[in-house]
Amino acid sequence: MSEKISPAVIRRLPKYYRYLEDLEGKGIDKISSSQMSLEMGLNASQIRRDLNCFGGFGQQGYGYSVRKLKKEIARILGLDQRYNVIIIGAGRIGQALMGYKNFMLEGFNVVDIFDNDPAKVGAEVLGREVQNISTLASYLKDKNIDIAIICTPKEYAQQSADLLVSFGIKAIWNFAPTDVAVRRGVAVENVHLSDSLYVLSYKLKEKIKGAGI
Amino acid sequence: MSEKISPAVIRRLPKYYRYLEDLEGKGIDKISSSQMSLEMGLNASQIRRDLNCFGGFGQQGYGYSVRKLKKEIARILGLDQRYNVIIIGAGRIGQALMGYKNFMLEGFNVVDIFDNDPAKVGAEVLGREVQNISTLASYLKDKNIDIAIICTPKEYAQQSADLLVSFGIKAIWNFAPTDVAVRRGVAVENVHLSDSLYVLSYKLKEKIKGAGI
DNA sequence: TAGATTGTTAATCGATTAACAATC
DNA sequence: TAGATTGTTAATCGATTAACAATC
Repeated sequence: MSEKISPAVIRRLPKYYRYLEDLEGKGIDKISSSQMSLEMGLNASQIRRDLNCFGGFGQQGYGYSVRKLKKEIARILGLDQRYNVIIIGAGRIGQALMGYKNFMLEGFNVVDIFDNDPAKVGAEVLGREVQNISTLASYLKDKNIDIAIICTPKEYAQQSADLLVSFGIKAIWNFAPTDVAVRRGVAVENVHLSDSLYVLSYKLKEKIKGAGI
Repeated sequence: MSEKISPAVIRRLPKYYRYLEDLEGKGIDKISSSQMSLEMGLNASQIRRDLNCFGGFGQQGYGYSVRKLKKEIARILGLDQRYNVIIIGAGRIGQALMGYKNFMLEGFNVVDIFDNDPAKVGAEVLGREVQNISTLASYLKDKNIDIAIICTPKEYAQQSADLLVSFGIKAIWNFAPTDVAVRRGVAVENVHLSDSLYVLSYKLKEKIKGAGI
């Protein structure tokens, strides 16, 4: 349905979702945009506008039902489904993500981890045997995998992506410190850790400079 | 300097930096905004505008010197310095970051890792003994630490941040799946992994929907 | 000089915020 | 009903893109 939601709004949805989860955890079942504004540090107008992108489920004079709102956002983000996930690259990051319980809880089920390094293939990572990347084609034919996480060194990132896409993967979560190009119709989301660290470094410099004045 | 650089520009700088590193690796020493535009998928006007924020070091009729440009961006991001880093939380993510070689290479030197879990304190992580969080105050008085990485469960994130800030830490890289509040004068950069995964989930849904039409 | 490419101004686009009428 | 709060339109702000004059 509907009006084409802007990327800026989409990026805020997880934040709303986290906040609503917290409220639910505290047993709060009603919330107003002004209260959200206070606690989340967003403008109340913006919040109302954001939440209205998917058809108003607030109630004038009352506010929003926490339960309803959270459920709705989950639906929009696709969190009402379960996803099977594989990890490409059994290095530190790959292994850490393999064991990241939160994802499991949220419906992202990491089923297998792959590597091309003979030293790693066959080893156990959290009770799962590292698979040989060369078996990926037949593996993906058999199993129903929704999302692949690329945790390879940057040199292998693009070829991993190409491989995955050629075998029908439609969503890539890329942790390699480089961008990967894919054809339209494939979703990519980058987590460029060092980019984020660089921005922190910049901010730190600015803070220090600011303090000096 | 200067004119107050916009956040949107800052977020693009690491991407320029990565691209210029690649060029340098290939031995290319001259680049034009139109070529960058082609290869990076950004608008050429935007690139020229971005790079001009810090005082033009392009050359009309010629382009930009890769070496000079990269060096300049590094300086702006603060990558011409070295930083001492500690990690709070010796779980999977903390341990993975501890071993992330790239950071070291870029001047971010992870010196110690802390935890509050007696089962973890004293254990070895990559040749470093996990420190007790209760020793943090005296530790920070002795050592010169620039950046702290929060890798705790979300319940501990805010109190960790409070602790760090009260002991003088000026930059926090937050991996906990929650926002932390700090006073002005402290830089925070969030890596909300699940937020990113949720956005991927959304994009995937959109792609599938798009394909259906 | 002629050709190329930057630096910069002006135009466009999109996102945020303010204001208020609709309505529970 | 009166008070509160949403939904929505209008105003503002910021970011992107186009265009072109400056200049190497």
